[in-house]
Amino acid sequence: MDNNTIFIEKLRSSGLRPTKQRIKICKLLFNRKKTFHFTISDIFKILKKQTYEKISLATIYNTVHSFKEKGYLKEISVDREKSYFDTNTSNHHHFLDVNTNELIDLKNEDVHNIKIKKRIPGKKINSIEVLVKIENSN
Amino acid sequence: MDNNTIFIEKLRSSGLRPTKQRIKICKLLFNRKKTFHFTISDIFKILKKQTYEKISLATIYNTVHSFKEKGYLKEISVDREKSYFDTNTSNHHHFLDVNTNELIDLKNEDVHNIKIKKRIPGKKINSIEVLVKIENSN
DNA sequence: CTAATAATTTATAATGATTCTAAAGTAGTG
DNA sequence: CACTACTTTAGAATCATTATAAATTATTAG
Ligand SMILES: [Mn+2]
Ligand SMILES: [Mn+2]
Ligand SMILES: [Zn+2]
Ligand SMILES: [Zn+2]
Repeated sequence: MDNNTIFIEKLRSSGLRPTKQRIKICKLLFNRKKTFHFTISDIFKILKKQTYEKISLATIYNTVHSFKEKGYLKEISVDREKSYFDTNTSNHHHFLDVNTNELIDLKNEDVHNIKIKKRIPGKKINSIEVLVKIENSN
Repeated sequence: MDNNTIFIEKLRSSGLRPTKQRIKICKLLFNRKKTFHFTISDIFKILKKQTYEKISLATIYNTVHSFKEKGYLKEISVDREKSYFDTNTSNHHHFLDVNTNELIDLKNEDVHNIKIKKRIPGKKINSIEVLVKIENSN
């Protein structure tokens, strides 16, 4: 209820009309304490279960992409066959569980002291991303 | 000439028949001093220029994938829309030049001391990959 | 060497994720 | 309410990759 107002404001202030589809997607993505890592198909499936009214796949693509453009989501490339989006838009690192294909955030404090010694002339460093692949340990 | 013999041996010892297509692709990929980072479409274009006899796209897919399975190539996921392969199959890090989309190897010495403090119970670390995005610095 | 067999290559079709299209619906404005 | 611009939608188009199945080639046995 009150959340809706916040999302409506957020959308309006980004130049996006607060449609019911966008608000529903906002709730799904941003009403969370923890970072949410998801694929388009995750969202589609979740929304299909909460049947009220179906949101078309095209709208989910459109919405997720416009949220990304507005800076509310970040796209993560860890696997060719899955495009992940991330509600944590800061520069941060990840565990990737290769058994479950799940992404887990690493806080910056969790990753010690990355120093890149090499430099390429005429180029500057834009970002540093660490991906730690993990698997069942038994 | 002599290289051919080496590739023929390598292929045979992996249970792959040394066809002329595979040998030609071996030469293109592995007759190099430096690591080669490439896409399927790079290979297809290069081979098309060296016209002798055309190699079909399906064969390039088949060959690159079997070389990957045999451990002669590694696939790198840095960008959804491009699948890179890497002739350096060791665990190593990369610069990604966002202006040219080029991958550049970082030696392990080039990346200082990565320590991951967090652990996930029941999981062990499989690999750690650092991707350093760089761009023109003017 | 030749014939038989199994692997490989190839053109082409199928697939599937994403993007495009254009018509119908909706939100904002006055 | 009436107008306009934006949005949603179903379905089509696209494009990289994978599958298919017929023709070719490499290997093996004789
Ligand atoms: Mn994969
Ligand atoms: Mn990209
Ligand atoms: Zn994250
Ligand atoms: Zn490399």
